[in-house]
Amino acid sequence: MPETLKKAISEALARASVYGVNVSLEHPAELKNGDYSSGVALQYTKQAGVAPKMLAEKIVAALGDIKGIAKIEIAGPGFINFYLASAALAEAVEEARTEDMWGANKNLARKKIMVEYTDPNPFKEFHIGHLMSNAIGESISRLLQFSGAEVRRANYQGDIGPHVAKAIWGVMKLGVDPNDAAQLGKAYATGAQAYENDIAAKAEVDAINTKVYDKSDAEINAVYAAGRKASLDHFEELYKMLGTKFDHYFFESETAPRGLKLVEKNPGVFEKSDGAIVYKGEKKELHTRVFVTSKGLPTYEAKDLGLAELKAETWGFDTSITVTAHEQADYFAVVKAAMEDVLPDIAPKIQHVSHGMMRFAEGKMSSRTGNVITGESLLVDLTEAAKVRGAESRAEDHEVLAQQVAVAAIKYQILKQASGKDIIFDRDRALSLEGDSGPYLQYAHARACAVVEQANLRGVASKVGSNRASDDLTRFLHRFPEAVEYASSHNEPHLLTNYLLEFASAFNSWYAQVHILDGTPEAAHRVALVDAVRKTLKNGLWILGIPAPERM
RNA sequence: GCUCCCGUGGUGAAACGGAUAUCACAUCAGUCUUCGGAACUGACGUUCCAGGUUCGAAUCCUGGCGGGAGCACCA
Repeated sequence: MPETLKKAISEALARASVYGVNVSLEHPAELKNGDYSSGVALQYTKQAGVAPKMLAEKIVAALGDIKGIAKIEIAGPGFINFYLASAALAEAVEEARTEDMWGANKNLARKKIMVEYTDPNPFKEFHIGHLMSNAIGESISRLLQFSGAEVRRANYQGDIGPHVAKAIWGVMKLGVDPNDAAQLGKAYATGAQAYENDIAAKAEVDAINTKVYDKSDAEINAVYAAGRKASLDHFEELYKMLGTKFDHYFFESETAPRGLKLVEKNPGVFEKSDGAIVYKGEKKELHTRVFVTSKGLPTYEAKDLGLAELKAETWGFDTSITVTAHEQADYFAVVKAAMEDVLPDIAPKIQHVSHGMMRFAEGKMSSRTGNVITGESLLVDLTEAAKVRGAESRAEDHEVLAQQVAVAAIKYQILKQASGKDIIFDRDRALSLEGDSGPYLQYAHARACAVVEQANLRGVASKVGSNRASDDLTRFLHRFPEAVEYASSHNEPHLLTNYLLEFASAFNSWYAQVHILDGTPEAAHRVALVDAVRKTLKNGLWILGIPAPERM
């Protein structure tokens, strides 16, 4: 429909002697202003040489009748508003009910896209930044899939480097069990603190770091292997809870030697400086960064070059998107500049999506147990809160439901705002299960499921009434595929989140006003609409990576 | 100091240069629940400042003010 309208408007403008226009067409913010609206009469008033309203009238006269459009109106300063015919809206309801991929498009058909996200570090806590990267990366992956792309999910984990040495030092000092993931975080904290305050400890940690790279010490190798496995196994449980399944795992222990080689092979690109090997970003209006330390070890920068090469060898992608925190944006620009010189074939395919940081409202930095909030403690706290709330629910398994609600609550907080902005984390707000929240969307979905189930039990037929489908809820539903397309083209899940909240709200309002199963012939049409709402919420929640339980 | 990002009701956010700036939380006032109240209805209340571009600016440009991030061997 949007393309048909644009073409018709463009032809109508040509009759008013305005050529080669880029026709703007949008959904008006308010439904009373139509299903589609165009501001061309305002934009091209100069070229046409007539006042906006006059031009709008000329255009409307030239448009004539358009199939599927019931009414065309000129409103405000000269907007042309289009109202869809009931039959056209009924088609959307029918499609929503019958198509599994309702809302999908083919804009990225045959494109291969790798999305790298989450990226936690073994031996360290799974913190809130990882939760953010996971929520955003997973949702972007699903948006791309709904646009027809072939997507592979990648996770890049720092299993080598100074943080690992600090944790190993801590394990050996405290004598804790490296097989216990919960102990490793403590060991890391101990090591990191000693590294700052104790010169002897710093030297020991540095020595361990070198030995982890060259694998020369049997005891260190053993602690390393045990800790690495314990961490990774533990992360796997979290991914499962969050609904992510990775296709590829990359490790810094693999990318380090590759990165080192790439730097050594390109002496013309990099320079020696104070014993280190650096890339002078200034030649591309960036800054200088160290790629290989004076001890001969590759930094994160060199490893990222190795990662790009390894990814490209693993799968021939068209685009590789990395989701990381905003604080790494400048860093990433330098790495990409170096990559253009070292790996010119791969560099143009590498994209970076940066998200804001999680910041804390004052005095609310502690979890229920009094420790610093991690991604994991947040999930645990929210699950507890949801258990209290869901104790009387209709769900078959309260434990599972509590976890699904918790995941919805936290992911929603992250995905409801533009990803470039910081999130002010307020624990009370995140714990809230009402209003502008993930559970609100889940509830609307569960409610729609219940109505459809009731209709089946009572033997009420479900049939789309093509002549009475012009209510606001149906018109909102009709916008779903375009909301998906819009969010996908911007790599911005929050654009879809906003749509879903408004849509769920419209459904709840409608539900409060209308008696659906009232025994009249109208009921069949209403059941069909509820079924379409159910599917829209289900698909929308899936794209956000939020579970959609049928009962709660 | 230099570079980048951001300033929208009391709070957290939305608005692809367009219509009366939208939504939620909080506050206040209601619905008393036959199909699910994790819900619904109403009230209150907002674009940092000064210029500029435009028929039209929260949005684009310039200059302030305020906040955040980055800037050499960490990731």
